[in-house]
Amino acid sequence: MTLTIYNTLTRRKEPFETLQSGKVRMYCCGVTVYDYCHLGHARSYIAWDLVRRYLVWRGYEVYYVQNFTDIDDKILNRARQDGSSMEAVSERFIQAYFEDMDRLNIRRADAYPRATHTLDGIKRLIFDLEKKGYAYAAGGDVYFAVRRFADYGKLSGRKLEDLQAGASGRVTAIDPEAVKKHDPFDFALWKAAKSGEPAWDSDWGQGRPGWHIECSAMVRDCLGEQIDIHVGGADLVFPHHENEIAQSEAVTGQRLARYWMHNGMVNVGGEKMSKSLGNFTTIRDLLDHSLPCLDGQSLDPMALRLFVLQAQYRKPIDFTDAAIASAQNSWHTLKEGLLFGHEHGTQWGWNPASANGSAHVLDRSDPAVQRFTEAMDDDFNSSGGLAVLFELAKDLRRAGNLITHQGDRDLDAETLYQQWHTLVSLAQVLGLEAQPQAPAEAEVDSAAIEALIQQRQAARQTKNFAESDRIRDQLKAQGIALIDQPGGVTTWYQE
RNA sequence: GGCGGCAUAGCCAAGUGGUAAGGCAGGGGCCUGCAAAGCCUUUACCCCCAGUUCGAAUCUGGGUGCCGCCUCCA
Repeated sequence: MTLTIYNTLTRRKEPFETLQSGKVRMYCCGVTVYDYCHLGHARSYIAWDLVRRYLVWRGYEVYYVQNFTDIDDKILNRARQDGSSMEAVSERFIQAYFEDMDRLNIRRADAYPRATHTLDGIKRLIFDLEKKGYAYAAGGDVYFAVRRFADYGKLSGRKLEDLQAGASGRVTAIDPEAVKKHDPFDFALWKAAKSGEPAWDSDWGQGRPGWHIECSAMVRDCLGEQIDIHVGGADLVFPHHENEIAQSEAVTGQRLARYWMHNGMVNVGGEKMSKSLGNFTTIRDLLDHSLPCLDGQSLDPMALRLFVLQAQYRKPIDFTDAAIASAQNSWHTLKEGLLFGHEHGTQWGWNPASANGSAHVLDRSDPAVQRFTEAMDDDFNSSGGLAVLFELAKDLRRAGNLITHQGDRDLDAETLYQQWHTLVSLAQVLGLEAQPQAPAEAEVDSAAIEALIQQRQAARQTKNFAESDRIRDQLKAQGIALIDQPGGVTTWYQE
């Protein structure tokens, strides 16, 4: 089977071939750290975490780099607002980023370059561009000469003429930079320092880098002149990634990335979630509060992950109460399957810890594994992959329920173990993991419960249902649920 | 105005030529004193029109609607 990836550059799905056999070099455009991450960020980084995990599972050695933009007007504004510094604001939100992403079980990248740590690389790149005639200095700024780069527009499918037509009235607006630019579509590689703002020395005077250049420089520094996969949000295709290609390829003469992948947006009421529209929900706000749509429960981080994974990464997803409630319920179903071995395995002498260990090698010829692989090989179709997980989880849940509710012991342990192991392994590829409940508050007095059940049985026998219901309610209030099994036997379990 | 994408059950969402995965929600049945839980079971001809084909949700053309980008943006 062949892994195929939709390449924004060609607008087609293409078979995946690496530059170096078995190795993948991957770069992800990260966040500008001036605020907490919202669901759009969650969606994006879950998607790329998925790609990375799947590639690793498929046997590739993946080197994954994601940047932090820590030089930016918005960070400066925030710092002014808070009476703080750009460094302090960046540091704070980088920490917050890690906290949020850890909760979503997003694996840490292999490297997190920052603009402030990449100034040498940035200046070297600008210097090289200038030397080759793709950049020009103007009044302390340095601009990229878009018309010099013949391939400009190849990623986003744009032609400069088209841009011109649509941009009339916008580009010609009063813009101090416009005066310095040779062409309205040129963009800044380096910006002259403004008083009171952080600045770095350079051949062009004190200043700071433009936004697009940092990614080109970071890729070059961390991964080399050519990489396999470059990823980011669909809203970065133009101009950010287009400019990145121009900057990098103008210097190297080589294709920057073999595959360009872009994730779809998170929508609210059909509109893109974004800072500027103010319709965003931060990850921590969503996870830390009880939600009316979940009957006052808070959303499980894995349910949020599931919400994202239920749609293919390129499609937009709509953030609604109904979607969140559905995801939470879906997660409970999956979770019951994932915890099957922990809940019921001991009776067969299973070691729950071995489910995702190497002790038991996943059988890749298993039909479930094959269907999963087939779906995921098709441009990371997590939606299709999840269908396989749910089928396994539902089977296991049914078996578990038969054991709990009907005392069924006549089940095929070997088959169940295989299913459970497969489920846990595949779920892990999607980053979905359930932690077994710590058997902490085992403070239930089972003797007392049994005694009450006996009392209730007696009441039922004399048809004193008021009394029997009272006992049932009393136990319910303590979190003890009763199961009246066929045949008059009553069992109980802790909720 | 330019470029790109999407339209499948109540909701979400796979499926890209052979008569529709999966999830959520709902219906029915069994069990029960009633209930809960559980178990069993059930719910679509794929936006519209025309065409290609033995055969199309799936290909082509034309509509309609929605979204993204063209300004910072995951």
